[in-house]
Amino acid sequence: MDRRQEILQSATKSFTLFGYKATTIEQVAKIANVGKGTVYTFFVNKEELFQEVVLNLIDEMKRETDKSIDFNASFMHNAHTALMKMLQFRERHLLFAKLVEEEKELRTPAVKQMLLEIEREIISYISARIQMGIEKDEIIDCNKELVSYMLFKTYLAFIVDWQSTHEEPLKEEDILALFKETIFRGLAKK
Amino acid sequence: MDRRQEILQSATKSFTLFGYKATTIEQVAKIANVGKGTVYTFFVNKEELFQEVVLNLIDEMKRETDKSIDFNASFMHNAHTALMKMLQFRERHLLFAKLVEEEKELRTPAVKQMLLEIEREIISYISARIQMGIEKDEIIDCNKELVSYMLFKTYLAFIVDWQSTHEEPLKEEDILALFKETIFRGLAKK
DNA sequence: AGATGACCGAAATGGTTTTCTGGTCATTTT
DNA sequence: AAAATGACCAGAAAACCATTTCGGTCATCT
Repeated sequence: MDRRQEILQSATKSFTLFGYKATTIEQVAKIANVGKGTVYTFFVNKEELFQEVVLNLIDEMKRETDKSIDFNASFMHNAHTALMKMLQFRERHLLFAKLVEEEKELRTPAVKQMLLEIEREIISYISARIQMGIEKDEIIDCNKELVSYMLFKTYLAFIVDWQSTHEEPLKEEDILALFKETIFRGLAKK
Repeated sequence: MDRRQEILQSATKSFTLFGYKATTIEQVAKIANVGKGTVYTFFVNKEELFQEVVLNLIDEMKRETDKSIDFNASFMHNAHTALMKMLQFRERHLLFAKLVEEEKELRTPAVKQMLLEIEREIISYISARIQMGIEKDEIIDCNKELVSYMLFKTYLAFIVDWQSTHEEPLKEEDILALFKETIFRGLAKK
């Protein structure tokens, strides 16, 4: 495998395991079996390496989600499977969870910025799907900006916040059912 | 006014303005025009003074909300007015916003605990209202625990989080409309 | 020409001293 | 006598400084 890929992979591993700050370039280089300087021939600095790692993950999620969407099926059905997919991603989201935590306690600016980027990215993705639903006349003509924001925040609340007040994490089917019973049901036309 | 009230009022002002940690007992005493020792004849310690301040605010909110509820009107209508009331409380919620912030950056245990208390309190309040709606057969038989949690978190997201990514705060009517279009609409029976 | 690791300065860390503040209580005030 | 007070104390937080760590560079090596 080419060196760039090698480095990217090591970086992903390290960021996921230790977070942004606790990951050192030297560490990444060692895992990738290259010298420290080599990292800098492919990435201008730590921040951009980080960015690339995160962007890669987002892309993967988008691709996966897109793949699970059936453009002939109903909005409801697709929303269901997409959300399900997301939920099953939970472990993969470990990096995100790690970052959220790091941002909360270390206040690393690079992390905060990246987290905002992720938020923007995901919300715009959801927004586009909602737009399609509206155009297909399957859901009511709502403020898609706000609805996306709401879906995103609600999802996060259940995945991340819930644990901090409750012993055991929510079961996927419960989250799914709740979304269907409330927001999705409310959005459905008729 | 009696000294106890005086102190309570100064404390509220100070906590709201500066947060928990940055509020000193001496400061509170000075504003209330009493000696420091006097504070301790009415409240066992800083934490309990804080608790009383917060509990007062919650109580006030509950009373206000209850007052605005018409037990003969529909769930939808009441949910609307209650939410409206909450939104108009926004400035009063300054304390809560301040506390959320403080908890995020200072990790004050007393604050974290109080925040959880507030969450519990509010969610149980919402939960009770939903139960009523279910009993009156006005809304679907949902998981009231989860729905309350969702409503609470969504509300917070719009009131607190939104500002951090967007320039101007959301307009009350937009938030209201969104809740009606989505969650409330979804909950409504048929 | 591309890779490397010793090297540099800025930033983080840890340990020590100083300052601050919650809480007490002997004294004063009413 | 009962209530109020502020000087005082101990422990927590802040400020300070010495030392280490780590992102980034570049002269050297392959």
